[in-house]
Amino acid sequence: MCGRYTLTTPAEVLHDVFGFVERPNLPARYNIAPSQEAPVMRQRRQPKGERTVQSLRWGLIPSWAKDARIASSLINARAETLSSRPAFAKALRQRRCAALADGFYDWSGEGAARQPYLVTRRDGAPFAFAGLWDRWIERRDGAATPVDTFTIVTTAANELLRQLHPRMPVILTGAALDAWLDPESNPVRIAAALRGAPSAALRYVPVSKRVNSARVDEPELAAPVGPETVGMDAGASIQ
DNA sequence: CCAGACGTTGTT
DNA sequence: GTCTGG
DNA sequence: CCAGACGTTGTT
DNA sequence: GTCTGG
Repeated sequence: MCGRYTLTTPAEVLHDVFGFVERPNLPARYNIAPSQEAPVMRQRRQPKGERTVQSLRWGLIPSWAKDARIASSLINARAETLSSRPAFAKALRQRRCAALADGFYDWSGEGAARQPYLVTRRDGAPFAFAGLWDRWIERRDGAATPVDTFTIVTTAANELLRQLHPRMPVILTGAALDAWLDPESNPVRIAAALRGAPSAALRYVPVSKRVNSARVDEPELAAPVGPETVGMDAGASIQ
């Protein structure tokens, strides 16, 4: 699945790759955790159809939620059931987004042996997770504040990542990303985008357990550790 | 009809 | 055990 | 995802 | 808001 991820690629590179209109200041992030804000792309309707990037809170709070507590259980959304889940169906039609990323963490094993791994593309290029967003109105002390939140779509893990975990985030690039973000896309094109992720190769390396604490965010988290840092690159593809 | 839920992952 | 915070 | 808290009354 | 259970 996807419960932590990285975004360390310089903002100017992300701007060139994904073509959003802003020139955001994006400090390198090595441990983006649920409940934190992270940069997410959305696309406006025609005629301009501009692609934008803003920081949203990770953990979906549907518009009808009475309070924010549901967010912690809606950090992921299963691709297989999006259209039939009340929390996701309308967002699937009207509020698709994509979270900027260049790596994500998976944990494998039990108890003391539980080990975190960092998954990246072999070519190091950034990518985007398929996501859904919603706007919730927080009412406190008589004030009403809009809060935009997002969730990351997951699917069955590919051959490589099944060694670690049965689920993985949906990674979108190129035409699949364009189709996912296009507000004019019909349900057929949307479904095709989720299946049509490109075959870019991934790799994973074991990393420090310091990543376990969501308060830690430092370059060391992305560095390989331990004796077995080679031989884990099986060349399997995304999805 | 109304009331009440609405989600994911893994089982540490 | 279960929920909240990061 | 993991880590850490988890409660009340009443105020030294 | 929308769906499920009763």
